[in-house]
Amino acid sequence: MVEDKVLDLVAQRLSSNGDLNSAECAAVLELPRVIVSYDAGACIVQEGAPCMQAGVLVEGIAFSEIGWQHTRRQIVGLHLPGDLLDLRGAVTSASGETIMAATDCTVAAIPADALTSLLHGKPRVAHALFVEILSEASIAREWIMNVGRRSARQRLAHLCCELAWRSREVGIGDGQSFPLPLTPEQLADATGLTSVHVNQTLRKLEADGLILYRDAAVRILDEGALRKEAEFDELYLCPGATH
Amino acid sequence: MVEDKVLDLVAQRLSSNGDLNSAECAAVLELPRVIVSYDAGACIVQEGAPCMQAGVLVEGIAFSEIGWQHTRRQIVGLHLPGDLLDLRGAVTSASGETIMAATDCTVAAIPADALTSLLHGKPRVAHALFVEILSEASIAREWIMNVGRRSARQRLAHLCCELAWRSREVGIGDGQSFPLPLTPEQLADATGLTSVHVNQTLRKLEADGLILYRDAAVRILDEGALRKEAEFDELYLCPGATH
DNA sequence: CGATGGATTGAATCTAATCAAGGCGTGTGG
DNA sequence: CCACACGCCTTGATTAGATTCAATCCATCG
Repeated sequence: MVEDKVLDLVAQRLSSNGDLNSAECAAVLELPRVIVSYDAGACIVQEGAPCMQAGVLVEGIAFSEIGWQHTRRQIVGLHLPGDLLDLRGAVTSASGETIMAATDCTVAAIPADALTSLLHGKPRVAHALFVEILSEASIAREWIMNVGRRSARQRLAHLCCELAWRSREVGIGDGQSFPLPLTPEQLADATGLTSVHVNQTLRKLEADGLILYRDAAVRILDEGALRKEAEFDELYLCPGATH
Repeated sequence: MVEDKVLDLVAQRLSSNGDLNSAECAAVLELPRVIVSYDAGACIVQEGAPCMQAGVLVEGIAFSEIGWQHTRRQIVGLHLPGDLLDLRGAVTSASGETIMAATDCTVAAIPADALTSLLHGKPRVAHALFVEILSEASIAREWIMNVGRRSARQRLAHLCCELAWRSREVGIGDGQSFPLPLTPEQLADATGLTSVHVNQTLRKLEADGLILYRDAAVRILDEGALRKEAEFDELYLCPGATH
């Protein structure tokens, strides 16, 4: 990844959130940052740890989890390239979630004060960032719905639909396939199930010809049927859209 | 409620989020607004509807829900006095959740453009608002954990702990009691259970001497035991705190 | 006073968790 | 280079918790 390009995806995202002009885009692209690489399985942010920076996921896939004394954990979000990591850490000086690298990741770390002065100097960038956070919150609400009111089969189907959509948005995969580099246990922690049941359910989704799950990637075979099963409606992923 | 006092709680909240000076507080207090009353059961905000304003809950208790074609719904958040309602609606012109009044409510509606110009003119207020949204997001993540990884008993215990804490924060109830004006069915929709099971579980919590649930209010009898059962840790409710 | 709808309680069913065993891949050491 | 051990994925069988079904109670309202 060329050094100059690392913030392209965020700038693009914020720009589509808030319709930024070129000066505002430039301000985002010129944010000071430090590029950091993480191996798959590494911890990018530790829950509760003091923190003076925000991160931008440049390459790779990561996830956020919260836990209860290492005995139980819940994955509360997945991050694709272009996503902001741990804004809470930058804004409140302490992160509220642990962020782990699911694959090898490269992250652009942005000092909190640089972010703060950008927000103070460029209110429309702040507005775009608002939209970004609200978008994440919207996804979180849909996840509550997912684990609270859907069957195992629907939960996994919905997760597939969401990731297919988001992957397309950032240009990952070929449209019908997307990477899903999570172990069965991590999928279980994301959907509120057990790894055993995740396995059995994915097998059934395969047997029914809806998806193909191989080599840490999913190929969607019958998107219409999958969306219908999952009760998937992408509106929650498009906060900027005026419907 | 005296007209001048309606925004006191928000100003106080934002001030504690971002340490605002008196000019910034005043700017919040002087926001233009229209006071609107809603009967219990009324719809304050409709999911997907166009929307050009934010709301501040002044009195009463409300909740947010998302649904799937009226066949299934999930309550994704509870709102107490001082909470902001539907910021997403104000920022993106379309709300992503339905907000219903659980009791009679009075809401201060604030025009989106007034909010926007406040944010542009007073960056530290914008910062405080960031913290507020991130706090809501933190609660949402904890709710994912609740419905995804805890037993029925724990879910209800955790909800009680959260509401007891938040009620104290805004000066509702007497410290050990707080209003819980939700029907069994609504409690079920908030915890990802059925009304039948909610009833049976609440009875057991009562039989075990942890809580007393009468007349749309909960009295906590053994807070230590309840917190332990619920795995409750209030840190997620205190985003501003530096731990 | 009877009718209606939600709350409550108990019993049966089912989904998902837990328990248990086997397979596969990886990495290590002989 | 092969053998073995280890851990995790995978699959099947049993158990437990939550749902669904069904009946009754209670409050509200006409």
